[in-house]
Amino acid sequence: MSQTFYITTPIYYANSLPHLGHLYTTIVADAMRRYKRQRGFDTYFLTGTDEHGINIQRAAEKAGRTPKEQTDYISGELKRMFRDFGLDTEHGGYDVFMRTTAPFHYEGSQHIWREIAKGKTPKGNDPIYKGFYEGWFCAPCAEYKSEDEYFTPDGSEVPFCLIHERPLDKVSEESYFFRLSDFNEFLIDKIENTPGLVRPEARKNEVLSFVRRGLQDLSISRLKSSVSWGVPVPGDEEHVMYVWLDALTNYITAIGYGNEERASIGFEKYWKNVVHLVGKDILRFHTVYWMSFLHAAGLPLPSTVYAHGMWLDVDGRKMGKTIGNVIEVDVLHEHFQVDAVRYFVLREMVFGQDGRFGYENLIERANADLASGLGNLASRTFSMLTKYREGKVPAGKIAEENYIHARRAGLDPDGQELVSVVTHARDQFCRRFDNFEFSQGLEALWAVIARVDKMISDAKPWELIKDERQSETLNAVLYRATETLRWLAVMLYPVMPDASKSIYSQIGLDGDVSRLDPADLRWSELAAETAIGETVGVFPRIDRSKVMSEIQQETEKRQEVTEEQKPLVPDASAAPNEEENFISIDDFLKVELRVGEIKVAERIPNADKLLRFEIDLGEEKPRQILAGLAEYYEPEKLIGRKVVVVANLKPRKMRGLESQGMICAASLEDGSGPIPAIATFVEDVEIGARLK
RNA sequence: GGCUGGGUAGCUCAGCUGGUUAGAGCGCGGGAUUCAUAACCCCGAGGUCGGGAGUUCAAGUCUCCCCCCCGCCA
Repeated sequence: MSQTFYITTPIYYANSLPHLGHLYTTIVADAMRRYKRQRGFDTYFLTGTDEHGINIQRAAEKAGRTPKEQTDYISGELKRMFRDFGLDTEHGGYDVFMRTTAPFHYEGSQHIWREIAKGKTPKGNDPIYKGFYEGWFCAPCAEYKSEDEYFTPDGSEVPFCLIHERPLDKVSEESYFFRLSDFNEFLIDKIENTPGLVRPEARKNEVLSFVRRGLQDLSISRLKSSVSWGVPVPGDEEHVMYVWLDALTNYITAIGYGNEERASIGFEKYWKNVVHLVGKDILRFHTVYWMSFLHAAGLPLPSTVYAHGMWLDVDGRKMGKTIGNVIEVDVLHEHFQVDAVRYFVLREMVFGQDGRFGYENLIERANADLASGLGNLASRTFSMLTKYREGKVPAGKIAEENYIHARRAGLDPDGQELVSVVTHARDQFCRRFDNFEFSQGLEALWAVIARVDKMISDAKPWELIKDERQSETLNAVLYRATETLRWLAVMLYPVMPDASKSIYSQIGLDGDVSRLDPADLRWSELAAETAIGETVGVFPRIDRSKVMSEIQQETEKRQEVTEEQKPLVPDASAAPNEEENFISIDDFLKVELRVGEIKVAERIPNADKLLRFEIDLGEEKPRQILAGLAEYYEPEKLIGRKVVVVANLKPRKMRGLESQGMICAASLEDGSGPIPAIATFVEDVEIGARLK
């Protein structure tokens, strides 16, 4: 029986639309799994959505949907993106798109809960116990507030609700706890002594130092009365499981743990060798929590949790809608080949570190490495085969009596040099990929391309063709180039499935590259007399200025659209460049900031994000101001609130209504895009007062 | 403030256990060439390898101190 390989992406939280981060992790997982499948592993590849928890519930409410509708919508959008990029099952991508709202997942999650409850911690205690969860509660909101939802005014012991600006109540509610504090020694021992368990090394150190500082028990349930959207705790219908416990468990319920429906996938089989790919922001959940849960339930740990880096913009800044430097997946899909995007992300980011992503960089790489590199090599090779050898691959061996001619043409007569270069590159490539070093693996292959290009330039086939005695030399050059392309097509399949298949069939071969093991490649297995297929350019050159200006235009259009919907916040990128980051006091005074009181706040029909305000600035009549806050604030709750308004902003129309100013808000980042927090005052302030 | 990981050509980075003139890709300048997707090939940067001290016959490569950047934590 062949070895198994199970790879997972995180299941993406269904409160925000798909973005580059989702795409990236899934591409990496997809490439890895295609590689392993070629290598003969019995593979399984999971991705999906995490659909429970208070944030989903809220996102749904704000969008005027039921939680189920919300999660259907988001998972639908993700699937659409994955289909666009050939990552779905039909294109050889994921085997399961997991959704935590699936009934079998409820069954499996409840099963692991019971299993955990049955056992003992490493220190011999009960892993689950009942206690009290304490949190800050806002009665008007009827919600517990997390740290980013309250502030503590000077001189106050108690935090205040950001929305209502009133003190929060400390409320405790019954909750089940997981005795995480008993697991630190276990975790340290495992993580330290299991090579490759947490990668890369730097992240492993972070986790270890976190665990060494001591762990607190973890609340793993919430009363149904406060969070209803989740998996019920078995045996206690009043409680719902903590979203992370249920979410992490998806990795095993999907392959049949604790449920019948998926049992045939094979939990026993696939759980033996698992790689969890995660963003560095959720590493802790996948190491500290998940490994403890698994151990408590008597289950083995995954083989590897690999935390990759984030994509930054060209200048190394985080991407955010506020700065407007987001790489849009739809733009990528519209303007670039899927294979080019896959190649770029795998080549450009040293896996585990942060990487930089710009459309221009993508174009550069695609043109330099793909069009001028691989594509051109294929093109010139096929063209010569057609012109010089009637479209048939010639035999590659040179008879010894002709060695002299080959040498004269600058070609290594027996070709062993090239064979060893190519073979060595193959070994290197496999070693790198086995080790998640995609970037270096690809580099090794591009050295081969350069090598063959040089062989062609040195031997000059266009001169050899004129000399009868050089017939075999020419044959050898063409054969070697074509044979190298065959190897490259096989090796590059995990990275660029379409281009690989195309090159493979252009050589005239009809095998299934997706099942050819690069380790099995043998030089000269390409048969002479193979008739090449129809020649097509694999990587058309990208017209940089044309594509860039198209993207530019679309981005502007997009921004105009979102500007209406977006909270009106100062644009951090508006500062022209680093040199001129300072403005003078006069510049600042040009901006007229005033205190205003919200008199009217209401939704605008058919606008998802826009709210209409009437704000009293102490002028004769209140101003009408529009702001994209509908997704984050209930209009009713904003009435009476004092806010900061840019009073001398040029009025503009949105949705047919004139906006006569702008409400200032902080732009907070939660990984899914900016979240606004309206600027407010702790002291009592007079309406119309100017801010200086 | 504590702990990681870094600071090498204009840019992005390789440089394993210390050892001849410190490398690659991109960009840029020049040359050559025509099979090829203005492609491919050749030549060109004389870079105090963050700063300082030390160990050594010999140090980007080891030790110590300092400066700066990223990350995790507080």
